[in-house]
Amino acid sequence: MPELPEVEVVRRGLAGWVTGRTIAAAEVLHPRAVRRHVAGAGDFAGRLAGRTVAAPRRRGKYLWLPLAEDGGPAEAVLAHLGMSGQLLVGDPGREREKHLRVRALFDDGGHDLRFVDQRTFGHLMLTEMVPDPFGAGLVPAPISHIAADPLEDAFDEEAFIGALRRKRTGIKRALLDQSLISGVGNIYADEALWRARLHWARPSDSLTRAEAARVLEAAREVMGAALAVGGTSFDSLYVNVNGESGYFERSLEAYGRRGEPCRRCGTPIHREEFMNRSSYSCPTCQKRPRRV
DNA sequence: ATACCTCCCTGTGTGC
DNA sequence: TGCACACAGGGAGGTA
Repeated sequence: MPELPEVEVVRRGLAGWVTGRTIAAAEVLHPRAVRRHVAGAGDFAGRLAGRTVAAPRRRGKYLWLPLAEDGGPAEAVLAHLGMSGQLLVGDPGREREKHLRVRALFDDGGHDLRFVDQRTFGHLMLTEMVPDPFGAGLVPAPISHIAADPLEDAFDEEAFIGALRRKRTGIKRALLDQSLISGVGNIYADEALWRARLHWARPSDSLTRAEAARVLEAAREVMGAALAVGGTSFDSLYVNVNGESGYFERSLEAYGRRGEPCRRCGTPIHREEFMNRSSYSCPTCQKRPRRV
């Protein structure tokens, strides 16, 4: 499942293939893939034709391709991969993937760009850019409300720690709240909490400053480590732009390890249901708080 | 306002 | 063998 490291791997992969190239035509094969583009699939495809793509950018789990100025307002193609979205580049003549949703052809006749998405939680849209509330130039309007992610310069560590400790919720819910910190999903939330030795239900307003800083640092470290090896391909639905899996699954300490021994203390890892999904933790290293 | 719940999707794996 | 169902989960949108 693509979270920050996986999306960053895709961004880097795309950069070498699409930057500076001009889209000749775009084709929407499944309208759900552009459901958030309110003007519709025809408008989306039509307005992409003839536009030149600048270097891909990312914030949290969102990726966007800025489009070169065409006299109108600054625009970008915004992408969210959801659970199973893939952005792939390759020979335009190759076979169509079963879950191909959107395809862009370039005017040089070279590699095309495809959006493939089995579970259709991902989406693409063409959107205007607005000034970044965190001062990093322009960002796509629909994501101007999300926080910076912990791997970008615009991330304000002190502001995050303060907001986290003021919030009245559980630490994991806070880590997954994209308006507080972006880019962290279920896998890296569990991994960061394991590293910081904190239980997911720990009230965020009970965290000491040191604990809050510790879980943030853990999130940074684990996402950085995952990025360095191409991300986590837990269920093989995440691949880079060339269709290759990442290698971080073997380094996961908590996520998906139900019943397997904690590599710190040997206690079997617990799986609990939380927010209609799974939370994995070590019952010895990560003590459940008394009040929940 | 904040906190938290439901719903949208489809392929895979498991149990009967 | 085939069917039913649990499971994976980000974020929009709703309720209290």
